[in-house]
Parts: sequence; C-alpha cells; structure tokens
Amino acid sequence: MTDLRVRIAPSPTGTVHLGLCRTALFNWAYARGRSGAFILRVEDTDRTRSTAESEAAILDGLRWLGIDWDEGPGIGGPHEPYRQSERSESHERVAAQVLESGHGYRCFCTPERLDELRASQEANKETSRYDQRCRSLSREESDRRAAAGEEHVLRFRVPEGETVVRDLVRGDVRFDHAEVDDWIMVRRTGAATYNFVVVCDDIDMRISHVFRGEEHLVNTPKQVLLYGALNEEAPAFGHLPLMLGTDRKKLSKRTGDTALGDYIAKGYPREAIVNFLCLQGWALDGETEVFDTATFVENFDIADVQKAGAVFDPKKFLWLSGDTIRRMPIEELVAEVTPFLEAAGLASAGDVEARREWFERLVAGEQERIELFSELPARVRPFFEADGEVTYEEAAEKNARKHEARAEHLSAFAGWLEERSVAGEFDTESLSAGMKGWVKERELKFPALFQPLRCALTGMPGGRDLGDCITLLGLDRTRSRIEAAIQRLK
RNA sequence: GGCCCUAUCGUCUAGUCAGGCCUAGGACACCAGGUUUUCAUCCUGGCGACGGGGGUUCGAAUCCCCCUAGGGUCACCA
Repeated sequence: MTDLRVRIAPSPTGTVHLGLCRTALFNWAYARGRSGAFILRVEDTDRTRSTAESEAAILDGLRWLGIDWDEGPGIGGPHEPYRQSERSESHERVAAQVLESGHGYRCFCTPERLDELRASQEANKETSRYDQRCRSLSREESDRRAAAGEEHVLRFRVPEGETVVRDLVRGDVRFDHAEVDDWIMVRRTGAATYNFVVVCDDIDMRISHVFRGEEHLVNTPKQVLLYGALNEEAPAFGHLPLMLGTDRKKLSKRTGDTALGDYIAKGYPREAIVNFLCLQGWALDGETEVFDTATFVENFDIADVQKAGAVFDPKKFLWLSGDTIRRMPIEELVAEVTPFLEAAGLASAGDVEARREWFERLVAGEQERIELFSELPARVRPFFEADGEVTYEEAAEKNARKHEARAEHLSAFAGWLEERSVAGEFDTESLSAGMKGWVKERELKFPALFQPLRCALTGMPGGRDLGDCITLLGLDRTRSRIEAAIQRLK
C-alpha cells in the first residue's frame, strides 16, 4: 500500500563517520533491493555546529562508496527542500498545530532553573527530567505571557500510559511514559529540535522505514508519541547494532580512525570498505565473507541484522583490503596506486601513462604483497633509485655478507647475464629458470647467489622474483647495481 | 543511579523466530606443516565458544525465569 521510502539523515557537523556509512549502506541497500526510494536529507538544525564543508564531505563520501540517492540536496525531488534548516516554515506550522491541539505546551522556565533542577536531581541520584512546572499553566496565562514577549520553549505533553516501539531488528520494545520526559520541541530561539524535526520531515517526505543506530532507540518513544499527536502513522523502525571500538564502546577516535577519509587516505579499496562495513552486523550466509555490492543489495534484509554490537576488527579489515587488491585487474590497480606514487614523488601520472607496460609489471609484482594502496611506494622505491645508491636494508646486507664468495658469484653472474642478453634470452621466465640452472651447475646453494644479488638489485631482504627485478631494471642498470654491490659489500 | 538494548571461539558471524539434522559451521587473528631463490601469495592441519544458575521437555545454543556482565541513553546536540 505505502511506497517504500527510506532515508539517511546525516548532520553535517564533522567528518564522515564509518557508522554513518554503514547506516547509509543498509538503508540504501534496503531501498535498492526492493524498488524503493532512497532519500538524503541533511539534518543541519544545529546551526552552530553545521558546516557547508562537512555537508559536501558527506555527500562526496557517500558517492564515493557507490551510494546514490533519488532525492536530496542538489538534485531536488518532490519534497523539497532536503536541508532541514530550509524547512523551518513547515516546522513552525506543525509546532503551532501541536500547541493548538494541546499536545504541546509553552514552558517559561529559564535555562538556569533547569540547570539547577538537573543538578539537584543528580545530587539526589534521581532521574534527570523536567518537573513539569509549566505543564499546568492555563492557556490564557500562557498566551498572555507569550504575547508579552516572555521567552519560552515548546514542550510535548507526554500522556500517561506506555508506548510500544515496533522494531524490525529487536522486536517490540516497551517504554512506560513515566520514563519519557516532557521533551522540548522548539527552542527559545524558535528553532525546532532534532526529535521534532525528524518526525515532521519524515512525515512530509513519506518515509516508510527508519533504520538508524541503536543510540536512537531511547528517542523513539518521543517520536512515536508525536506521530500519534499528529494523527500520523509512524514508520517502521529498525535500530542497528552499534559499531564498537576495541574498548567495546561506541566507535570513537580513542581506539582508531573513525572517518571514511582516513581509510581512503590509507588506500583501502572502495570494495573492501563497503564489504567490511556490510559485515558489521550482517552476514550473507555465514560462510561467504567476500561479496560485491550487488550481492549485498540482493540479499540484504533488515530482519537479518544482528542485535549485539559489533567490535571493529582492524586486522580483518586489512585482510579484506589485501584480498580485494589481489583480485583487482592490474589496470585498475595501477590507476588506484598512481596517486600514491605521485605523492611519494616516485612517478607522475604522465610517467605512468608513458610507460604503461613497465608500470603494470612493476605493480603486478607487488600485488600479492600489499594490503593497502599506500604500501606500494615503499616497496617499489628501489626501482627509482640511482644505481649506485640503492638503500641497503640491514637485513638484506647481512644476508648478502653471509656469503664469502659473493663478489666472485656476482661478477660471474653479471657475465652470464651479458651472454643471455646477446643471445636474446632476456625475458623474465627464462631468466628465472636460467638463474637456477646457473646455481646448480656450480653446485651452490640458492642463497649463495640470490641473497647478494637481491641486495644488489633492491637492497631488500625479500620481495618479488629476481628475474622480474632484472627485466624491470634492464641489463645496463642491473649491471651497474651488481658492480656497485661488489664494491659496497667488500 | 533510572530506563532501554544485548549476550555463540580473542574478533566478525552461521545456527535461535518454526527445540532434535550441532560430537556448534565459516572467516580474521594465532600456531604448526607444505609449495616458493627470498618475502608474500597459495594449500593443509591445529587451537578455540553456546556467560552462570534454575526450570519446561524424551530432548535446549535454541523456549521461560533469575543472576551476572557489557553497551546505549538520560542536552534548548543530532
């Protein structure tokens, strides 16, 4: 009967938090998997903390994740505007209605009195709440004082009884109204509060399902009460388990990065971020850990969401990132990694384009060794260094020096390489095989040649196939590096 | 502290709604082997959980109660 309409309603007050990303992903997938509409609404009712930069960052972040919206700021829609700060006319109208119907009342208590009240309640270990002093004010007195310009807020007149929140994740949750405060709907500034506008806007935008973090669960009875006061049917709710830090508390900067941008900057692939976020509170089938967004959309259901909080595991995230990189087509990997090469000052996008094949080989050799795009520059750095100044890592040099005859072997090997080159047998595969033969013919152990050679060519203790290193460098540079090593390892 | 939510390997989870198919499955991490010129990848194996106590039942990870533990929330923030 009612159209499926879900939304994400971020408040533009800071960075793009991973929790927001996951909530957006779940809402979006729910809509996309059921031909529903996905709406983006900016909750910028806190004028002092909201910024345009933050809003732009959130929109960019969501787009980066692959989330698109059918209605929202910038693209518009049938329920414009999609920025709460621009919807105050509607909010004022509803506020007047609530006051008129008696579901709301003016409260003239000063902030100071409320502060004192709260302080004394806390001192007496009582529940902190409004004492309803203005609730019984007559309508005449209320109108008179308001007309006289006395400052006031608008509170909701919570009736006796209880509210049952129907939650698609948790089932029915009951709240005794004795526990629900006569909450403020409109501030003395005239600006409406979150609990008020979220209901107004969700009604206006015909939102059918509200999926949000569990921290909102205790707000829900207030909102449900308002729907009732407005004679509107409340949407279906679903409160998602919190994403927890390793301290088991709400994910915060204390225990690690929380901003999407931090992970993008570190070089986590988009697919891995989405995949990992999906795994926080939801599972495909309990067996399959790696899946793409389309599969998620096809299979996601709010009823399958986990109830308990999910501790964020950076190790698993890193593994997923590495796994994603390993499965990436090489052209794509090169494209992803190029900005990091540029930032490290190793190569420009132009360089990469000019020597496409060489860069693809360079990157391919590290594909199974990196877990983040950002790890690549350090791993390929030797290929950009001057031949006589390759940085020898301590472990690599130590390995090389273990072999007494290193100079002779390197020298002889250099000669062999010349012959191979002349013979035209200088491809990676035949070189790799030939090198092994070279060692065996001389009845040596592999490390006798390979450790000094690896140090000479890359200065690293481990890494890609040496044949690959040689063809990547070419004969001349390989020779120069071997000659330099013979001197440097004396 | 009040109210609310939650409770399966260290972590993410499958199984819980419709009790037997569960001597509880998968993944990450960890450990041990194997492959490999090295590192990494990859492969094989191992370690490892139903928070505790009562019920109900022929039978409970699954249903009920209590306890305990964790978390969330108590703003003129969202």
